[in-house]
Amino acid sequence: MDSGTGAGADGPNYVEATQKSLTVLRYLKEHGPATLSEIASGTDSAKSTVYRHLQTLEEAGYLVETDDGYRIGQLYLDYGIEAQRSHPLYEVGKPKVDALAEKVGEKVWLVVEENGYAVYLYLHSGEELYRSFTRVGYRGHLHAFSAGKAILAQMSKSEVNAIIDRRGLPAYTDQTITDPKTLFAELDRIRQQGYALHLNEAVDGGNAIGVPIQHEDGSPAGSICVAGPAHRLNESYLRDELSDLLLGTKNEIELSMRYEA
Amino acid sequence: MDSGTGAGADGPNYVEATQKSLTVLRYLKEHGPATLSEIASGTDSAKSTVYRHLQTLEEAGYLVETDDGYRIGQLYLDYGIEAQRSHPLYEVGKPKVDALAEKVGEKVWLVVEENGYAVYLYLHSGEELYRSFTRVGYRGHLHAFSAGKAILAQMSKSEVNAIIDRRGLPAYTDQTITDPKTLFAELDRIRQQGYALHLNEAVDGGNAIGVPIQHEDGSPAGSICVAGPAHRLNESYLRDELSDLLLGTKNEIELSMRYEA
DNA sequence: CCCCGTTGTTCGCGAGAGTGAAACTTTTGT
DNA sequence: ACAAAAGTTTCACTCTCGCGAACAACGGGG
Repeated sequence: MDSGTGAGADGPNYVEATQKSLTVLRYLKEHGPATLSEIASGTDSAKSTVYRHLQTLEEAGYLVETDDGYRIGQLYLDYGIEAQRSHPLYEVGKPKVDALAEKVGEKVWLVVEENGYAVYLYLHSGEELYRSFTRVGYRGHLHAFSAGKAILAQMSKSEVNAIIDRRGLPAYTDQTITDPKTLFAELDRIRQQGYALHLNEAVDGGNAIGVPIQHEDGSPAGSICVAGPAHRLNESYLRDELSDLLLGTKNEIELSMRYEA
Repeated sequence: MDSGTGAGADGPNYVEATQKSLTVLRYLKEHGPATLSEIASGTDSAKSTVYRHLQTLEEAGYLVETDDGYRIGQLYLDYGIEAQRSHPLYEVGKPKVDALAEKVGEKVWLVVEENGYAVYLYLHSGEELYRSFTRVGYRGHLHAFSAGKAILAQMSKSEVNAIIDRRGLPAYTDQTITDPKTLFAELDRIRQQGYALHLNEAVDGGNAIGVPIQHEDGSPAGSICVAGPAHRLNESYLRDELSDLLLGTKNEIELSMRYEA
């Protein structure tokens, strides 16, 4: 799912020992529980080296040793929920997202940009059961989903280019935009109509609509997004009905950001 | 809230650079957004040192630079939700906890032990609004709450002593057991009656009841816990009504663990 | 019951990475 | 426009980190 840069950037401005520890943690997150030997061969490091990293990380709570090897620790959940709750958009956006989800009865997402990725910060499920492949905390490329494109549309061309350089434009499905020129045209369209659509691009065949949330100066704060199965969220329903509701919620959130802070 | 060991254990088996990175991250989690200079003075390190750690951690997604300084990144949420969902008890315990919460209309928790702490893995809120100071991902000492005591009660004396040595017995309120002897007597009582009570010990003046969940071999897998305001969850209601319901759920979960794995 | 293959832990050494002080640059506030 | 503070880069020294090898602890099979 990642571009596969491996261990991370090097140079004199990075701490390699830390990078090695984080590589171990990422290996465990992606592969599930693993033994010392597995991790050592999976990360191309000496057993003794991995051993010391594991000791350090366990002592700090970042991982746990169980019957079937080492696993990611619930300390991440502690830090993660803290990060979620203390995000500037969360407190302001959550009640509005909840209200919108109750009204439309579909999944509504609150999405922000971080490290060049779209991060799904919060979800209200609404009534309908709809199994999306996304979940809270999910990180994906900005260009591949409506919520991310809504965020990109608020950025300057150079900012978008910086993100393309950093994260690339990988294809999630055969509908994904993988060409910068096409992407910029799409972002123009989004700016004009005020919302981003996502039709059959997702791996699960669902549709979605995303609307940007902006700071007072026009810089992107995030986006809200309604997602669901294509048969219920067809294009005309998205364009004619949902877009107005989302734009209303967008305005409410932007007002709250200004006067409740 | 922590015993305050600071940076972590040292010795030849630990990676100090990693510990320094994790110290920076913990500082940010506990103090909220902070600038380079603040972090440097707050962690007793040179600015240039902290600088390189921050670069490394940001590049890896563990933190983000914003207007008001560096903050914990939502990558923690990604890893944390993953850790939660993939925990052995989560998949099995969640549906049963949900069912119990619907029935009793109170908050029901799923709690596990990790690194010598009680970790609140999952919550179903039930109907009633009750603002507990706990939240998903919270880590606290095992001896200070009913859920944790229910877990301790399933451990051998030496295991309990090991945890006392590691984490101590700090007082959360004036009702907290801070003496090993008293604690072991309490654990005996819990083993006899099958559940742990928590009356007015918590900082928020709430009551709670915790019931252990055990593996087939008797070792502790975690516990379930109902918590709420003391006026609704008085002692006789906990003992006479809730305890049976909880013990029923406990059995369901233990059965699922055996035959659905 | 012992042997052997594997996994986990300890040891010792050399390279080079991490550290902090200080110089330098940029930003902020007045 | 200036001063003060924050952030970034440079540099030399030291000690950590990483590796390989040796050692110990299992565990399964003959």
